[in-house]
Amino acid sequence: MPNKKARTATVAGETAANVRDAEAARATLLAVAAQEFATRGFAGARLEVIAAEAGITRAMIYYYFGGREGLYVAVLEDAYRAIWKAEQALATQALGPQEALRKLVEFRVNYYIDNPTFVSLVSIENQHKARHLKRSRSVTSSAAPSLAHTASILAQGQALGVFRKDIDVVDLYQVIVSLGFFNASNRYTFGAIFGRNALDAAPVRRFVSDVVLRYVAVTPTTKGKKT
Amino acid sequence: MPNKKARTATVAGETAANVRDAEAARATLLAVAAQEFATRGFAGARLEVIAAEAGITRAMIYYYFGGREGLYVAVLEDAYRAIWKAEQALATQALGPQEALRKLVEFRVNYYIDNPTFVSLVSIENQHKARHLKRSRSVTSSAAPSLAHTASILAQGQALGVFRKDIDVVDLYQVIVSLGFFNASNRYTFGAIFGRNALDAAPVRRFVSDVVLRYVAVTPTTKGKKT
DNA sequence: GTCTATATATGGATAGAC
DNA sequence: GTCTATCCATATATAGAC
Repeated sequence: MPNKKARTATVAGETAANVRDAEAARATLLAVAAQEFATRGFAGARLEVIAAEAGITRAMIYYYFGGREGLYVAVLEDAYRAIWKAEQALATQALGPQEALRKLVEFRVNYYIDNPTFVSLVSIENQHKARHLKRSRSVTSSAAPSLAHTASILAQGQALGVFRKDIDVVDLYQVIVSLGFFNASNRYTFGAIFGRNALDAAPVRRFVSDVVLRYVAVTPTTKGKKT
Repeated sequence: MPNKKARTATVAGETAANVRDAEAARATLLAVAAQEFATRGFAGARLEVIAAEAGITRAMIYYYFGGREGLYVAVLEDAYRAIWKAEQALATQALGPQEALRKLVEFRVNYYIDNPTFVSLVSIENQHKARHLKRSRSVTSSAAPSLAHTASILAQGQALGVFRKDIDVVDLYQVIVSLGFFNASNRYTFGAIFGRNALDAAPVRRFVSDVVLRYVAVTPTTKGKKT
């Protein structure tokens, strides 16, 4: 797949180096495509540009992914895989429920700020009513561990009597994602209107954690207080 | 401006009917354009389609708005004007701070659900880093009353001792908008992954109000409890 | 498997008639 | 002020050479 190496390797005959090359080339193509789709949208992305920056020709995109749509779906799947994989690293830490929840919130706030391409791809996919995402078994089936992570923190806090019992885990998940995602996704319009810099992460982490911890707390936490 | 009425009226000679016609035609064009831009994006919108649905020709868009960009900016300005105007209707009600805040939250949750065109336009504008919005004095200068509304509720609650003193009004504003906006803007991907229907507004209004009221409360409110 | 070349389509912007 | 007609640029998708 990469530049001009005339190989005749069949699937059965692939060497380790071949596989590495093919995977690296695929990764490069996906990274370039993610960037281009995120910047110009699904229809606006130029296959020409993607191919050129990945060091291949347009025809290869058709050959490997069948065209624009196949490439775009692969990019989306990759993007979700990445955030969930990053989140799973948090799950191994042994912390009390409040601290675990705070870490989770901070992870989300940071991830969206640090990965504008992911944020744009998700926004774009919503403009297409998640038409492509719905067709991807890979994405819709692999969200479970992410939700389970939040659920386990919630359950732990409830068992210890520090979190309310009447919290729905999907509500909580939505609250965390909403606050984190919006801060990054709408930073330009919100910033233009209210003169805020969403990339200044520390104050955002602070008030978002505050909101979430107070939402679940049985009694008001004093952790988030500024005074 | 509307269909095939050969008029020779100058600006000075405009009759009331002329003005009404011109305004109605402009409103039609803006409504059609808003829909098309929201659906297909800034670059993806076809001027051809907009013109046809508004009952005019492409050339007229150039004549009146100078082209795609001028039309798009007018659409954006109109969209913000509309939400702020709708919000101002709330400001006249005489309520206690908790009830006023709840009404404000519910208004926002409902508005984003009921106005998907607005939500899409804002999302699209963020994908363009608010390039057009920044140039529009009309929008950036008219946000003040909206923020003032939230500020006055906050101040009232603080004066009565029911809201915390250490709440930043822009933080509060951002929390409300984040929760409401995301619910509508990301309903497709979130719904596809977690099987939620964001358009079922009642439960969303409930937990979002709960989150916001607990955020500002000096003591935990029991209003939001389900048990 | 990868490239070059091309057939084909689309739509933006504007000139000019009325 | 409004329409018709046209020029022109851009990109997709694929056929065919190597």
